[in-house]
Amino acid sequence: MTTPLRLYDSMRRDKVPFEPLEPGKVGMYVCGPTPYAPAHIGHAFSAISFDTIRRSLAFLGYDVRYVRNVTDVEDKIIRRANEVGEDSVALAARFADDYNRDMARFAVLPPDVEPKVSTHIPQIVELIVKLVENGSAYPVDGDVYFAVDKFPAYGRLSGMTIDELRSGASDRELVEKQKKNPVDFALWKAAKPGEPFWPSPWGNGRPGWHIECSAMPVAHLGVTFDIHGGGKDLIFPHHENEIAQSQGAYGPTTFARYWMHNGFLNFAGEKMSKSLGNVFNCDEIANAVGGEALRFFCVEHHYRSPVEFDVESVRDASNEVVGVRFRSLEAADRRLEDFYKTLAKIDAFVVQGGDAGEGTVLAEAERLIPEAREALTDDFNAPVVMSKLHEAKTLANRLLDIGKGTDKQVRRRTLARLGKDMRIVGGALGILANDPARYLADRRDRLVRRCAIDVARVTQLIADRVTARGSKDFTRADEIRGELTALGVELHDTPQGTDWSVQDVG
RNA sequence: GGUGCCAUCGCCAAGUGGUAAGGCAGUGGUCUGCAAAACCACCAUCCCCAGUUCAAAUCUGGGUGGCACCUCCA
Repeated sequence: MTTPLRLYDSMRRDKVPFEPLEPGKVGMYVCGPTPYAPAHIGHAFSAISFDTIRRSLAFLGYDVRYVRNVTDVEDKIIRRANEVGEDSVALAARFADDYNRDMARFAVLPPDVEPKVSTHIPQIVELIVKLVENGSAYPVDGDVYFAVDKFPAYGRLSGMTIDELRSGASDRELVEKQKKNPVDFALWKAAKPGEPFWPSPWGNGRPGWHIECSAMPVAHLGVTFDIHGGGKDLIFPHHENEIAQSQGAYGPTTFARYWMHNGFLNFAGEKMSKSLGNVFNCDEIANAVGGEALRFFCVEHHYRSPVEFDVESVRDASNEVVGVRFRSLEAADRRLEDFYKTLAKIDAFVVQGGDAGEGTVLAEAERLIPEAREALTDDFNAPVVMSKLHEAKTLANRLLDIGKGTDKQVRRRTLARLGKDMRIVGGALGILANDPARYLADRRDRLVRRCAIDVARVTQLIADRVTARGSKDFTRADEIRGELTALGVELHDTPQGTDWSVQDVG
């Protein structure tokens, strides 16, 4: 049982009904990393976008086969490998492992298949042979180029004509003389000294960029498959070329049936660039605010929207940049904390009350899952799902606060239901899967570190205050609270005792 | 220069023809020894101009202001 859905298809430039090749099943290919350096936030943003789509499809009842490639044969990798004297495929494998480890911190699920270029050379060569044989491609001195003129539909995805592209290309004098047409692109590159190579009918060489993403989906999903995804920046030339290569070989109705592209992450103020020294690695972000905060931030936005990302440089007295603050992620983490606080309270309440048995729950609590389903069927509208989660959280807190007027068992069942359903819906977005106590403890540890809180001193002051309050010495108690406030610590008196948190006001 | 996208409350952000989701912040209140948390209440007519329509944030034209791609940058 799957729920019908509509999604925005970049090719048709409109939301269209999604009809998978096989009912109930989705074959999905997403362009993965070209690993030659640690993954940065942009990589994470893309991976999270499509992981959310994948999870949402599963939530809607689809059986998803998710293929995300690793492009491990590529110019930048080879250059980097030569710089450090390492085998390029090995270097890529190392960074690909790092990438997957980083993505796991953002709750990105491992793909079902993670094909690499280096292990798909025969399939790539086979595809190029087919293109040469049918006249779509031509070899020149050990290189092989795709003849764009032979593919009239070229430019359809990016909305450009071959002529427009040709003028753009010659303007910048990127004409490589052996090409018949400046917009033609390489399928196979003859081996150069210091580069990895594989044998081929055209001599030793290696695949060009693009061809792997035509060969590998076919190998793992078939000649025609449902969804192809990637960042907006990949529309041209990467995806345009993939279409030309694949349909040039297999025919006009083959390859991806739906094209999905996620919006880009933009940096307010300074752009992310290596020269400015402000590339933000996944590792750095996950350590600073926790991986789930970034995930939460991502799903608060629609996957197709461009997102502004605030990064604030921290400067010392001499105006030297000594660090960065991810304000928007810190704020997202605060919102996320509210969910875990509520979940913690629900869990405690449910455990304490025992099994409330089967029976009715408040109607309001039954809405969350259907509403989430409805939102996700409309082009994966995660922000609307988030609004429903907020409403569920408020309902739960209301029930926790005032139980009066509600049947005791119904109240308990409703809260249990909310705790369960919030996690199910959160699962569709890749959030709320952690143990609340664990999350809350981790978060406090992060803040303690960021604000350099002396925990031993805090504990001592709180103990002193407990004593003061015990003897109704409220003046002294408030005095101590004043001291703690000055340290950046906030107190929470509860029937179970006094807890504390770090004042997180930016 | 070419192509495409966007402009919604102080901030973030949904909403593609039927009369503005949600969050943060703010204000008032409940609770509390006082607080904090939580809860309750309040809090926008959608960049500008012109048009289409019974009806537009949503469609068309123009303007202004942002952004992206055309450079193997996710």
